[in-house]
Amino acid sequence: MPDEDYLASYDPGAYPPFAVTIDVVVLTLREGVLNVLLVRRGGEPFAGAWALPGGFVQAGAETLDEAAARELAEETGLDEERGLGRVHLEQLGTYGDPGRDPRMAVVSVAYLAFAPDLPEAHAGSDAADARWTPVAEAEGMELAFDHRRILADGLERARSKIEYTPLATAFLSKEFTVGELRAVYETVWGAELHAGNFHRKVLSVPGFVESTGATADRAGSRGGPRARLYRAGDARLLHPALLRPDREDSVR
Amino acid sequence: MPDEDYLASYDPGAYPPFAVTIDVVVLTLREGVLNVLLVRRGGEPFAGAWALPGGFVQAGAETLDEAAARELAEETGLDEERGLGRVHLEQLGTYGDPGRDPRMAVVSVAYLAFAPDLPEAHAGSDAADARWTPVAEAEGMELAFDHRRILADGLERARSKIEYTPLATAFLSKEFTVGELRAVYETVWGAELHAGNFHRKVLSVPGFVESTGATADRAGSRGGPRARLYRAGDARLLHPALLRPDREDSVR
DNA sequence: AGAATAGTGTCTTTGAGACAATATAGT
DNA sequence: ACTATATTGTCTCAAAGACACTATTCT
Repeated sequence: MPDEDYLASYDPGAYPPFAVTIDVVVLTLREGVLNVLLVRRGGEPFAGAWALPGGFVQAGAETLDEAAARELAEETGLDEERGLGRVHLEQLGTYGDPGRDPRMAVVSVAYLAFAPDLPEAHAGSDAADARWTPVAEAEGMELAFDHRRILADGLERARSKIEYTPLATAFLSKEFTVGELRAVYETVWGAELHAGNFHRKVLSVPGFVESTGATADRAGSRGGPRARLYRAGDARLLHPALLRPDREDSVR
Repeated sequence: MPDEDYLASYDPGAYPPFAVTIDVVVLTLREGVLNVLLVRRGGEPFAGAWALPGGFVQAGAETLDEAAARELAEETGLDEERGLGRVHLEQLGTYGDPGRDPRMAVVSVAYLAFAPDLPEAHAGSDAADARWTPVAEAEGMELAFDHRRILADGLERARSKIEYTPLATAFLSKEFTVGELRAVYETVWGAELHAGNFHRKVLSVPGFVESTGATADRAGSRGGPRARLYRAGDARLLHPALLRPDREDSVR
């Protein structure tokens, strides 16, 4: 065994250190369009470029989940009372290719968040600007670091996650109609769903939604009966799942 | 904005550094039992305790995936020619709770590997011993750091992954019978499957397996006809998926 | 009035799972 | 001979998806 290995196993400081950062793919629906939160970088590297919100993990002071929640709160301006508790936040993956940050070795732990419609973003800490960006637009942009790949991974995770979990409800307010829930699926998947079949399916999956007994005050802007209101049920997994239409193509 | 934040955004070195390690949950089937590779730690902390194989990432010199492959090769004694190419390796998650390593702030990127039956393990680099351990036994052991949780997460990922991907074949040699494939599912899920229905299902999923045209030289030790041989097909996802029997319980 | 939507009913096809049957090869 | 296994066949039920229909409420 090489000497360095032997030493390092007793002294991790013998290895060149890493910085550990958090980057968050925050998704929300605004006016029927899926948006991602982007910030404009104030400092080098990539000064002036758009990037995912994030920052350094405070060593020894917080868990990775806590760091992600902190970054999310800083950039969205939310706090515990004002809806942050209803945001879904999960770890997406970790990115550490050498050279991804020109300053030093940096490992970034990416998180994925689903949020209900949030107020306009405001730039926090080291960002020069922050704004909600339609994902179709963001996917075509040049982003800082390897954030383009992280965004792509986050979107694929989101599309897959709502298939077998009830997390599509995390994009909606506490009470919602089946039509609003269907709009979430249609927007995230980019596909039209059959209203009648979707309705029956959602109500048939145990624990997906539960009725509030109430009815919406108004119908949609283009008419129709007033829809019944539901809230998220107690299921953590959808069984049976709600699968994306026809993925035969992407299977090979 | 606090001064430290401002400085750190331009100088990541201003934050206390992390060490970044890799830990690998390597799963294999040995004599019909699911085994995980464990190593006995030579040095502090947790000297003498069993742990997942792993080590420090070499900053600036390798990607995380490369580091994981390197650790895997070191501990299993495999090289590219001898089957390492057939091992499935994927990122599992990242663990960075403060205090998980008493020496300093350490973030561990965990990987999950599916391997065909491998030769006996031999201790590499900083390990005092290495051995394949039945997972039922490993789950009950005290493991170093937070490796018990990482192992649990890896097992759940494995059980879930073979539902919708053809990766169960990664536990088998290049050519296998449907019965051997069924044994993988039964072992990983810990449930008996109906032989007839499983057989038809596997052959009906496009791209899951493809026939070699050949037949096994011998039948099983307890008789029966010689089974046909198959190899892994070109599908990356199983459609429709092969779901675990009855998870109604774990759904809430 | 006209158009769009919520919710329900019906029918067809696919797939999951229970069960049975037959042929084969090991001990 | 006896037993376990491979493979195929049949039947039932659940679920997905196509399509149709009614009632409701908006502009």
